[in-house]
Amino acid sequence: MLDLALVRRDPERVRDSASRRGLDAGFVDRVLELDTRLRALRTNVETLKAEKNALTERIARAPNRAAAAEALRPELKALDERIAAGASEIPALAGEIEQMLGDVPNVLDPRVPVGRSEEDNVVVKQWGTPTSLPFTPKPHWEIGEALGILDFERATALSGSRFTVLRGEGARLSRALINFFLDRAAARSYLEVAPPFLVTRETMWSTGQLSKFSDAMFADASSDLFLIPTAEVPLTALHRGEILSGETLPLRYCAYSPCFRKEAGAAGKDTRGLMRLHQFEKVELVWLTLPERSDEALQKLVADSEAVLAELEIPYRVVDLCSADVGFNAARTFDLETWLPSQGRYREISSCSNCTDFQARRSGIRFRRAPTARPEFVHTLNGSGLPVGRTLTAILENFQEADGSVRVPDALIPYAGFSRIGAPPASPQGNGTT
RNA sequence: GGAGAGGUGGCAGAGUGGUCGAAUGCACUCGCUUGGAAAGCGAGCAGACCCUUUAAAGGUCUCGGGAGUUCGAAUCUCCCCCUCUCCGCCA
Repeated sequence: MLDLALVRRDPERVRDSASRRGLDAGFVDRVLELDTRLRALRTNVETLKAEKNALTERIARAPNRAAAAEALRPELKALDERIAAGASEIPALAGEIEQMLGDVPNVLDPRVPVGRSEEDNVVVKQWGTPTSLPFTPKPHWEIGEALGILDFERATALSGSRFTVLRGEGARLSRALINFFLDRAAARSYLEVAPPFLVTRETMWSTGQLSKFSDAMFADASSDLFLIPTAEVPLTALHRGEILSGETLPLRYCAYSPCFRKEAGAAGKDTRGLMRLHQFEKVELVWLTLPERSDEALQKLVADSEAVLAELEIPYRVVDLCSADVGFNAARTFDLETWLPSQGRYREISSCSNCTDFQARRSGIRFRRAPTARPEFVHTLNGSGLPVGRTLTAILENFQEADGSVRVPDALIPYAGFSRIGAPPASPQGNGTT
């Protein structure tokens, strides 16, 4: 949520950010107008209330309270009427402002490149060279199905489209990746958390997942609980409503979780394979920082995410998302994209965002610089470190060999317990089922 | 799911209609004291919003949430949420 004070203080900045995102900035004037009216109303009502409170106190101090109450009754009644009249409009006005403000995305960092689509994202770094294979690379779903480790057909029978079943080494590799990711995060001083995968509407709202633009969530209507679309939600909201002491910052959390997304707006996109499913698994990284440290934290977060990919020897690049592509909560986002040989291009695997005080304001996560200082909002950041399915995709595609087998990256072998999926037929030891 | 108890400031814990945003203790901040510390002493110490150049002063609201009774509600009434104990069920 935007700071209303910011809209008042620097409307131009808010307008500019909205139009860079390709949104109509008309809400700024509307909010300012409503706000002016609201404050005038409130001041008026509060003055009347102060008058009433003074009279009430006079009754309390009177030697004969009943008589005093009786004497002041007409005056009090008149005040009550004026208060009620003035107050009647307040909830609607406040609600309208709240709603408008709640639907406005975060103010972009001035450094975010201006653009109209993901085409305008700026590549800031490339690691490794795109894998070139001496044969025609197969897409990961073909590799996985041929190896018997991915089963889309049975998944569809169980749950419909956009699900998969992992089998054998596929399932084990998935489990290995989760442990690998968590261990690497822990080594970089993230505290591992095992959060709930279902959260309340308030929690979902507090991290900015429930705006009017979002219908991406699976939910249980009878209990009003939502399946998390990412562990960012419970991790960021972990300290909701708290006032932290400044010296505990930064707080760094990581969590494994399944993620559930309707992918309603993605019809026709990535309909095959693991890239876009209704359910996937991920290890998420979250920071709560001092405001002046969040920029630096974003760099570290990206580096933490990168380190895992590099250790897995997967060629990737880092892109600075342009104004049209930065999400609702974020002021600035860097995506990591891995090379997919079958598509001959880089595809998103991780998104690392600085949400500044946007989520913190919605969630009421504050801190004090000193024990007697005023509370301020923290800055929150989140990034994938990493998703299992897309990492598996990158491994299958980049490490595929001509015989259809797939090498396991060295770093993962201790976790997986095997070094290759689908041993070459020439090797008599390999029985393919491990 | 059933029965009972309870939700008050960072924590503990008073407060059952009036000058209570709330005693007291602990914690915390500042000062005094001390060679230094502890103890002791003094002062301060919830949040949001409004007003305000800053500060100060002031105003409104908040004692789980919402609605109500009353001139006046932490205190009374109703609804909801949550926690704890016992029973039932269960991985």
